[in-house]
Amino acid sequence: MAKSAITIRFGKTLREYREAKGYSQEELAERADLHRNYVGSVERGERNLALENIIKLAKALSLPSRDLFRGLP
Amino acid sequence: MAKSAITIRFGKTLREYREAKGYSQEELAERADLHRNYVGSVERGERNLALENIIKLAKALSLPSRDLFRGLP
DNA sequence: CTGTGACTTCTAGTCCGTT
DNA sequence: AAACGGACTAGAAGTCACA
Repeated sequence: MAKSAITIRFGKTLREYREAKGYSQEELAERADLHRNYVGSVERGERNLALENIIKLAKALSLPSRDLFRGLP
Repeated sequence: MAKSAITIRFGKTLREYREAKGYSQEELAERADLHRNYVGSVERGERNLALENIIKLAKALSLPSRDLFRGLP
């Protein structure tokens, strides 16, 4: 578990956008071609996820990836 | 070597910002507390780097991390 | 539908050296 | 100063059963 202020902040932002779009974790995971549990653990700030998956998630939410960095240094 | 359109685009942006600040790869690496060779391979688009290191690099360049996502989906 | 612990596989990331 | 190779260790990726 790689929790940190940064992964937690990122996870919260991701969750906000997902809920704003009305997706379940499962739906988002499917759209991003990632595993349901993986998306869940990202939202909980437990994963220090890498660039490609950040882009996948942004695409799945129809967002520019920059938007997921709101609130981060 | 994990080259992809995304890692290449990210690497180019990073290089542009680094050069604009007048840092060498070595200086940037030191400021970001990362290895010199690692920063080089990121700039060449060979690394699918993770969130924490994206933030470290942004901080080292005195940039908001969002700026490193210019040109990415 | 989501959270959690545990697990295996794969790669991120470090460090030596040379070009 | 930067690119590149080999070898290594830490940690990300991805999946499962069950709560």
